[in-house]
Amino acid sequence: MAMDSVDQKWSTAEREIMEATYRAMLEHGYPGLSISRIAEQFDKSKASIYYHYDSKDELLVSFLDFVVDQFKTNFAEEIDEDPSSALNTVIERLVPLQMNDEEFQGRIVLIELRSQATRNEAFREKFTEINELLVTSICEIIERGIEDGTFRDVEAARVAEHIVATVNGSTIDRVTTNREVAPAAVRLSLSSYIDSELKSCQ
Amino acid sequence: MAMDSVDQKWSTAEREIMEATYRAMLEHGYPGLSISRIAEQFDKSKASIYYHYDSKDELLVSFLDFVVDQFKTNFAEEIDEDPSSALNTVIERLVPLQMNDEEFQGRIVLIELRSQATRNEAFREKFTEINELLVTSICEIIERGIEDGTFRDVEAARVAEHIVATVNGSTIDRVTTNREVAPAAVRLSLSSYIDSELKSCQ
DNA sequence: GTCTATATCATGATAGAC
DNA sequence: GTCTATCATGATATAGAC
Repeated sequence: MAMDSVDQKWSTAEREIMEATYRAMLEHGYPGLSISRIAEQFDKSKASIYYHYDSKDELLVSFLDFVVDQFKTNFAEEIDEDPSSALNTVIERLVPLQMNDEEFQGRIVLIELRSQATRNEAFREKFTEINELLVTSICEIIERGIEDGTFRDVEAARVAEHIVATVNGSTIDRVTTNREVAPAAVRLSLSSYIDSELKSCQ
Repeated sequence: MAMDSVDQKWSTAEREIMEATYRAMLEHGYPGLSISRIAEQFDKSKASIYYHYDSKDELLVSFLDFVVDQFKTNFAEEIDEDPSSALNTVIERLVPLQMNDEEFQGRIVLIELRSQATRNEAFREKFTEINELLVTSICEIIERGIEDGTFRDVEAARVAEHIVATVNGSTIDRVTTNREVAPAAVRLSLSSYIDSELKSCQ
């Protein structure tokens, strides 16, 4: 299951196809994704894609895997020892105050794929995995903070669920509305929530 | 802009098409939505749809309007005078502890449409409108509660943003993952949040 | 307003040469 | 492994009868 590196999970050709798929999806969206449009995004033909993938469905499941792996890799980067700053880092990573184009586009792709999880069980399992990863990671940080006295003795799992829901809701807002102040407001209220919920009630 | 009743906004034929579109979308999803499949869902032909709508795009924008109107009508139902119970009602309405099939399917359709707001400006505006409506409504309740002394003197807009983000994140989770306990956990933590943030710090 | 029939195009997928 | 050429199907959209 766990691999040393992403490079061993996909061959060069497959990775090229995945990256072309990513670009095609950014340009045309999930409903507009077609084999021809993927082929347009790199230097090989439609038919070559079918050498590597039996069907469009199989390709899409692989693509989801590819995108989720990227997300996980990105999320798992060095997290501080100190529970309080670890939590800050995680939140800054999930709801950055400033987002560059690349990050923003990554969110768009994820949301579009996510909406397909409503009818596709393979997709659904992947997003269950993502949310579970987020909740578990945050939960562990909170538990560490409770142990070393940084945080109050709260129900860590419940607080983690809350944070993840808020973070996801904020992301959706940012990507599907023009409400430009909202993310900043949520960042503030999230800090306030963490303060009042986790720090001692002075 | 504001109409007495939904019945005046769409003719009978149009409403039939909208309802057929709704069923087709539930069955095939947004990417699988086609004029033929909409026509399959009622007793008229493909061509008759083109009598009422010039193009598929125009139909889809109308459909979004239709679905969003339903959502708003549903959300705007009688809300209590008392700020505290009004807030409870709103949250129970947005994140029900139990959801029947109809409610669940309504959420699926909204999420699928929402993911299209990432590339379609008309869609984006509609979802901006929805989120603004939710934030404004909740904000007003909180402000009323502050005035009559029910709630602490918090920054109402910020708390409202937080609640809406959390509610939306919880909905996404419910519709796109198999994490069946999560919504209940978020409901609990939302109540806890409202308690600690809005009620006096005893 | 609704029908049947049809034009035109893009899609997923395959065959067979190299 | 990759290509070109091709097939069958289903898409949007229109024409014209009723």
